[in-house]
Amino acid sequence: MTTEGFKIAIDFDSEEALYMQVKNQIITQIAMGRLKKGDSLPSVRQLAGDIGINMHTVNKAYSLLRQEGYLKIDRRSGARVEVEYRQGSDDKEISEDLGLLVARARCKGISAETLHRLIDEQYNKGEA
Amino acid sequence: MTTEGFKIAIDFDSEEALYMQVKNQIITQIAMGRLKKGDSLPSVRQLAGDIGINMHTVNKAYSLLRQEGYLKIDRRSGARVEVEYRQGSDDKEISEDLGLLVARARCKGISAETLHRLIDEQYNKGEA
DNA sequence: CCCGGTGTTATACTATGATTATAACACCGG
DNA sequence: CCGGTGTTATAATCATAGTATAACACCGGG
Repeated sequence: MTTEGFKIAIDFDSEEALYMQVKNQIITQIAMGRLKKGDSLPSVRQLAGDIGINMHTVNKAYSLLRQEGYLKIDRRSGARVEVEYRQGSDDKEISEDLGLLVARARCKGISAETLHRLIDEQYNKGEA
Repeated sequence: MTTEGFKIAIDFDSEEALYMQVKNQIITQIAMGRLKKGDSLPSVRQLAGDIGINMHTVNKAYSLLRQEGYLKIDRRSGARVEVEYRQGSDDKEISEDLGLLVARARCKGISAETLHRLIDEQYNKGEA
C-alpha cells in the first residue's frame, strides 16, 4: 500500500459529476507530485466505501483515467499511477480548453500577464 | 442589424451540449473582437432557425450569457453585447478551471513556457 | 484447492439534464 | 391593432449520472 495519505474530498452540492470530481482530483494530485509513478490507488470498492459513493462511480473515474494514460490497471494488483507522455493524446483537447478559457479571461479584462502568473504559481506548487 | 457576418457552427456529433456550443462560440467571438459592445445578436427564434435547433436551446445560451454579464437583453430590442468588467464574477471560476487545465498539462509533460506561448497566441488573435 | 480481493460486465431502476414541441403571455415600435 | 421581441409554462423524449444487485474471470495466499 503506497497510498497512505490518499484523500479525495467530494462536494455533494457541486454541479460537477461525482466521477469527474474523483477523476480531476487524482489528476491534480499527480500533477502536484503527491501521487508518483508506480503508486497504487485504493480499490474501487474501498475508495467508494471511504467517500460514500457507489463502486461504479469510482470505476468510471478509474477507467477514464486509464483510457487517458494516467493509470495502469491490473486485474489482480489494482490501479497504479502511470503517466505516460504519449504525444497528441490529450494535447489537442487541452489546447481547445485553453482557447475557451483565454476567451473568457479576455472578456473579463484579465491580461495575458495575469494568466502567466497564475500558471507559474501552479507549476511552483508541490514541485515533485 | 449590426450582425451581418454572424456565424455559429454547430457540431451535432460533439458531446458538448448544444446550448454550450452556442454560448462558448459567442464568448469566443467577443474575445476576438468580432463582436463588440453594443452589437446586436439575432433573435432567439431567428438564430435557432438558422442553425436548425430549438428556440429554447438558444434562449438558454442567451440567458446564461446575460446572467454572466456578456449580454444585455431588452424585451423589445433583443440581445446586445455588454461585457461589463465586474470583478470577481467569473474570476474565481476561471482560476479554478485554469488550475485543472495546468494539472492536466503537467501530467502530459507540457511546460509552463508552452502554455505561455499558447496564451499569447490567443491574445494576438483578432486584436480588436 | 478453495477463499477472498482484484477489476470487469450485465441488468435494472431512479433522478436529473438536454432537446424538442406547442402554446401562451407581456411588452412596444410602427 | 400587428408583428416581432424575450419570457414562461407544460409536456414528451432521450441521454447521462448514480445507485443497487449480481455475477464473472483472474490469481495470490493460507
